[in-house]
Amino acid sequence: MDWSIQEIAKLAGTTSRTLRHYDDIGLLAPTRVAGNGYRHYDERALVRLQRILLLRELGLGLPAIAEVLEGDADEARALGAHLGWLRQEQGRLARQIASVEKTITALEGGERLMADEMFDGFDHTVHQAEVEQRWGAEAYAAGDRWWRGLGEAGQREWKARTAELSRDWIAAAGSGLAPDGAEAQALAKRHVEWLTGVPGTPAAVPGGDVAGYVLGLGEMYVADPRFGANYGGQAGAEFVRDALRSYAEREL
Amino acid sequence: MDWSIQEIAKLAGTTSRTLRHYDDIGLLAPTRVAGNGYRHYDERALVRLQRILLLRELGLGLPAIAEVLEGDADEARALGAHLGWLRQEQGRLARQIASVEKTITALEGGERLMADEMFDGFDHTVHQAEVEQRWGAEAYAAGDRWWRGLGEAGQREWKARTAELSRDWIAAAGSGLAPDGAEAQALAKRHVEWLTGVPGTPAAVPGGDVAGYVLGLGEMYVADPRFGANYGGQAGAEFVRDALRSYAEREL
DNA sequence: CGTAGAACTTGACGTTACGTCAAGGTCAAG
DNA sequence: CTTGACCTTGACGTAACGTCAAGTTCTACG
Repeated sequence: MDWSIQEIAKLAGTTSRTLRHYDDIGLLAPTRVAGNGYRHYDERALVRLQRILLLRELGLGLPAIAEVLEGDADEARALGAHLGWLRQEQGRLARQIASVEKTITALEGGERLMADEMFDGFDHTVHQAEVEQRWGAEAYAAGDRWWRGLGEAGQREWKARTAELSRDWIAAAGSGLAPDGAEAQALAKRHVEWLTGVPGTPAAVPGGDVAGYVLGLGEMYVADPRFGANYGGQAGAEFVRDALRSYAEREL
Repeated sequence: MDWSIQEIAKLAGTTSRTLRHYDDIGLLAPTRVAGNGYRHYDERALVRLQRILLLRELGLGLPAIAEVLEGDADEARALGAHLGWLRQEQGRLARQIASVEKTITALEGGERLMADEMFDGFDHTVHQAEVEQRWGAEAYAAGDRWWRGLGEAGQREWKARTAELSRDWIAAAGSGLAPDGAEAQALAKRHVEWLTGVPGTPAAVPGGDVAGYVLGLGEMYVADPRFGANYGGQAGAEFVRDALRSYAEREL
């Protein structure tokens, strides 16, 4: 009913500094300020805070969030406008990626590719520097150790499992099944279980945001051509995405 | 041989403030500082500045650019690492987009869609707020005026032309043609010419960066499922992208 | 009751790459 | 000498807090 700043921060999964900031900018004032200056919050404040954090996770700016919460702006309209900016950003990134790829290709004919074993089920047509940047150098090293630790037989098994999953996805996508049908959903389940074996993914971390991760993973398979290539081209990636989305919404 | 700060700024297409900033952080010192404090640059400085701006357009940070220019870092490695971060960002965006779409769908069953005519060849399964955010409200209005100005017959013609282009792309992608073959390249040429008719694109603006835009446009067709849908699904989008890339590199 | 440690407070700087005034010197032309 | 055009340094603002720093208050313990 009456929480201190740290208590409500933990309840909502944020920090006390953030709460002070929201107080400063007038986004969320404490319910009550005691004589000693300590901030206190009640459950109404908690609800408001949770809405703020939800919208923030969607990428909205604090001023936009304030407008929505004050009723000055329609939530759906604000999100729709935000969606436009998100897609615009994605386009800008796609443009930069194309240019950077072109530049790298021009600089060197594609040397220094990743170590020839794949590290987590992708292909090896990628630069090691890129991998290290993407997952961090220690993550790469950890994944490398994990991979080596599997041993010869384990690596064969892992590759087989990965390839099998990939084959089954391609087959399912090609046979006109519904992404939310039983067979595709079984595949999605297998996919998520497979992810649990990949170090560094939220699915491998207890308490990780599996649903959100899986939800976005499908979008990434569609967005990044190299991922989609493992699922029978972009057409297959679309199928995988739809199946994963359906699965995530139902089961996770 | 010896330019003032404004002169070199115009030559390189940037501002004097930027040059002062690069001087401040030690990225690009003027060749000579006159007794009155005025900065002067020679052609070696111009070359360095142009390399800086090139790398900056690829999205590298100024510290990373400095390392590359000082020879402390391999350019290809730096770009490869940067590519990893770019893809990571794209994934994050894809995740957010998925979440925002889900939230909007949950909020309202998909009402307030865009006006039923399409404004630039896409479909109308998109919110108006999104369009306005993406291209700006005036751009939307301008496009709207342009569209209305076409008149009944003009709109029919435009739609036919758009649909024809789309059909031809789908047919070409489906018939196993090579993206860099003559037929696909002819399509790419038509595509770029078609873009010239769309207000707001660099292709419609004299002096716009057509090559870069077209290069990235293909990536966007692949990245954004709704674009790809106009080209026979993501598989078709891949083909369009490859054809456009080939065309842009050869002709633009 | 004194005190250590935990929790709280209000500043204030750092982060990215400059844009944008502000206040004031310098230079060429008339 | 005056009027602009061009130059200088200095400093604030940007998004959303993280991270000290210095000082105050609460709680538990001997």
